[in-house]
Amino acid sequence: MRSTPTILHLDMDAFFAAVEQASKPSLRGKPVVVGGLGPRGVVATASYEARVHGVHSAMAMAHARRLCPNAAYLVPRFGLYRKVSDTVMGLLGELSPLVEPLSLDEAFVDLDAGGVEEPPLLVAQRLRADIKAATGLTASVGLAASKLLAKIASERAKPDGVVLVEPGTERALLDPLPVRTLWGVGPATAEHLRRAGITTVAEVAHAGESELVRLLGKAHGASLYAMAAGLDDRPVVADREMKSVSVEDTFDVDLTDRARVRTEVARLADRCVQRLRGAGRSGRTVVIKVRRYDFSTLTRSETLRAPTDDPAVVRETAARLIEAVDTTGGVRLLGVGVAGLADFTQEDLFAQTAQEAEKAEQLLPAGEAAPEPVPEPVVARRWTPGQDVRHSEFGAGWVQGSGVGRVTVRFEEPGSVPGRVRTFAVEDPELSPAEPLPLVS
DNA sequence: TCTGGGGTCCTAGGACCC
DNA sequence: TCTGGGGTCCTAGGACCC
Repeated sequence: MRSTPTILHLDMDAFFAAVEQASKPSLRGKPVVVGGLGPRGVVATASYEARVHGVHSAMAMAHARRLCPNAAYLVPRFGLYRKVSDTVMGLLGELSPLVEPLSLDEAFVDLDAGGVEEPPLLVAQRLRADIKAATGLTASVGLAASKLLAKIASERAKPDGVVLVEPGTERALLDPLPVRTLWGVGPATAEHLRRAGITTVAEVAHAGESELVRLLGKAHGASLYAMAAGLDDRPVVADREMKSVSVEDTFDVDLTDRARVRTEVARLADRCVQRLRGAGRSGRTVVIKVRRYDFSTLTRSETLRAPTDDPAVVRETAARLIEAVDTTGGVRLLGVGVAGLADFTQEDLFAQTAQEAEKAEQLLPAGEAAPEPVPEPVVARRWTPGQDVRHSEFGAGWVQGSGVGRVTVRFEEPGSVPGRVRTFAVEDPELSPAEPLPLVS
């Protein structure tokens, strides 16, 4: 472990909700909850104003509505979040070539690798100011000599702050923390440890490595002990390779019709391949996932002889796999993934072509064309809460709510004062979907 | 009105090979 | 025809993270 606090962990504050508040002036200072709005939705992010009422990530949306009925409930706009994230990651890239994103709103930076001469605290404060200027959003930063401590520090810095862990103070910081603070300790491991009488980081360190390995297994036990002992020299790794691609859907109502299950699997396979191809990758292992009515979940997989990015191959493999799964009682979720990713090389292409020819002979009567992509169902034009729109007379706004043939729009934009609300017929031709406006002009 | 969606890593057993 | 030992690949499941 290094002797200076040059690992930086950045965490945007309540990211999705903060982006929504930045783009919708009327929501600033108000509770905002972003997540799935269907009957089985969960909270992705709650603004601090909503957290006061007990709303938090991963909570059932229905529960959140009971706790905080007056919040604005919005559907995520990932395209916009990705744009803002790119801006933030770009600023991190100016500090060092070693930037390791963990998600859209979180990243590690190795300041040592950037040759930054200034004190880390100064760097962090300037970074936060730059992020604020470029995006209008606040971020919290942790600085420490290891990834674990830097992440703990940024958590303590929230919201809108910086915490630097002085070298030499690591033990005093770690010792009293609950085991759940440690990376890799979730509900199951915490319960396991609790039964062994271990609830704090100090107790983990005191238990010793062999005891932890006995309790939790080789890899988990050893890494947990190392972290608790303050031994964390994991490097900041930029450009991690993607290892799998998957898509899944939870249905508002459990699927009971076998034919419907088949068409959904085909649709998911197509979506998965689209993403795979978008990333310029191919893969050898096709995986399907089924969550049943009782939440029991299973996966089935098949490894092909060569990597593929052919929609027909993935669709047929997934179809074969789902045939072997009993779905009586109802299906809550279906998923299709491709793992064992490879870059597409010339060699792979030859192997794949041969395999496809073989498959095609097996599965298709001679002369029959390959199947068409499964079409997405035609959905009536529907307005979703939070969606950006433009009205030919009133300009830019966003959908506040919709129902019984009406849609309510608030007309405001990132730089404006809080706007007024107007209601239209759902089919009003003056109203059209629009692209999100930049948060900072 | 319980429990999303996209990932990573680890374990364990069986097949298969030497 | 008393049974070995190790390595790798594949499959399935589970814990965890954001």
